[in-house]
Amino acid sequence: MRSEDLPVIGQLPLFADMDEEHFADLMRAAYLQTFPPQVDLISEGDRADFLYVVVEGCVELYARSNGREATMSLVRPVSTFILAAVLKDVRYLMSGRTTEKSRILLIPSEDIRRAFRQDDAFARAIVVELASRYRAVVRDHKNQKLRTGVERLANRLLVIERDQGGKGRLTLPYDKRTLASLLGMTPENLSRAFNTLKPYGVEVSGSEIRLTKAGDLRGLAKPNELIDDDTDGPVG
Amino acid sequence: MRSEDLPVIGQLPLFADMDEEHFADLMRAAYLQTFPPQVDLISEGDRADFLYVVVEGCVELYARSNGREATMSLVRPVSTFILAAVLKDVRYLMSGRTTEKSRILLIPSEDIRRAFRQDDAFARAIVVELASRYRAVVRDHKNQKLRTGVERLANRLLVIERDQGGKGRLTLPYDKRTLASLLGMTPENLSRAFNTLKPYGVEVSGSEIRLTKAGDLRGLAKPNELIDDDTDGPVG
DNA sequence: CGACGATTTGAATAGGATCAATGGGAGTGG
DNA sequence: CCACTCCCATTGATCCTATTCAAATCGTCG
Repeated sequence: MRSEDLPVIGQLPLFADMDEEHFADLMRAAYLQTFPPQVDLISEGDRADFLYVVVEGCVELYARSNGREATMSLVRPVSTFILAAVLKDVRYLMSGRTTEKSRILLIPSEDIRRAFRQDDAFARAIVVELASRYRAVVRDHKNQKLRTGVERLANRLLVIERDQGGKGRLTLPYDKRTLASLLGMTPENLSRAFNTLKPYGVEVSGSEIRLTKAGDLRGLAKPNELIDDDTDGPVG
Repeated sequence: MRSEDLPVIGQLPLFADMDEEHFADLMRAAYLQTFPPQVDLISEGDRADFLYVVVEGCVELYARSNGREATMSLVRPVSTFILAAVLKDVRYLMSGRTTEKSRILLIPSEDIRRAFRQDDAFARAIVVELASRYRAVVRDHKNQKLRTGVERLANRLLVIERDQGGKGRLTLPYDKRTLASLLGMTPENLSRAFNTLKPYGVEVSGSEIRLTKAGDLRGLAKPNELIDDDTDGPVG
């Protein structure tokens, strides 16, 4: 673990209030590694040996059953994954792989659990992190069950555009294959969804997209802050 | 709050290790109420005023967007719901209503948050509860995305049969309308799914069901402990 | 240039949803 | 005890969304 990364990690809400000694213990036991794209990090059914933190890059969580496979979510910096399995000391429910070159922090689960027992501030920070993950999954679930593929794409485009400055154009932060699985559809379907959105002013060239009729698009998308807004800010 | 209920509540894992004084404070502020079926308890978007505990009966969590509505999960005794929103002091992401006559404990969220700050054992118990809820949602999500409606029904029947003693017969613990939404399908579709399962030895009469070819049914269902098994028991 | 992977397009199919209508069982009132 | 009613469950027909399989196209990189 390179020492220059320590401050970044230590500022994460999950660790920020920890006793320094306990944090140092955790970091001594941890590994920070860089992985190429498409590397399998964990596999569902394995026991939870490590807690993972995505420091840079992107990890896709997915699951299999029968012959089928489904993307569950994409994890972007800075965020943990499979925290629940680590705390309960049970098997992973999901598999995870990098979608791009990524820097990942691995912390042995036994150390996490010890810190959880010893450090009250850490235990409380874990609650906040878990609650956030939980709500993110619920949002995903709502997005998936209450919207069609076209609507999911429209809303996603609006969110990305807003994040990139609201200038009516945006650059997709992942390839279309990954975007498709994030949206819970096949690449073919994504392609068709883009065509469907053309009359709503969505102009695609590669990963550059312009939204020339944001109003129309918003009319179709019907954004909903209880699905799209990740902020969980104070009640307004 | 009737005193005879106190011991039951106090034995819940969530409260069992709390300081007695803190627990007493919580219970003084709480209400235990009985609701008829189909009563709306919470509505998505409302701020989280109470933590709810289903003591008896059943609560359906659902969500709306556009004109659509989707059941997110059914909560059965004894379990909390919307704990994450209460802890983060943000708006509910889901609405909830009773599906049958139910006894529900309501605890003001501010009291929950105070106990969370003051009582370390409670804070840790909350982590376990949250982690369990989280994994339950992930399981639901997998069930939904990796299986067809017929497969979901087949697996559910096998689980219920096992819970009721594995004697090749079972009694549905809810009406078919509720079962349908639990399985993420319409009542019409559930009806057809039962027909599809007839060749696999599923004999339905009302809410009494016999499984005469459990092997065949299991072959179709392909049960998966990472989806169907709620135990989260020790690894191994 | 040539090859390879990613994306797009097309055609056929499956899984569900929706709308409409019918059947059936439990409870109510006569 | 029987008719009536209401609600749930079932059945049928049709529509829509999305998946699958196949093939063409595009783009990039060696």
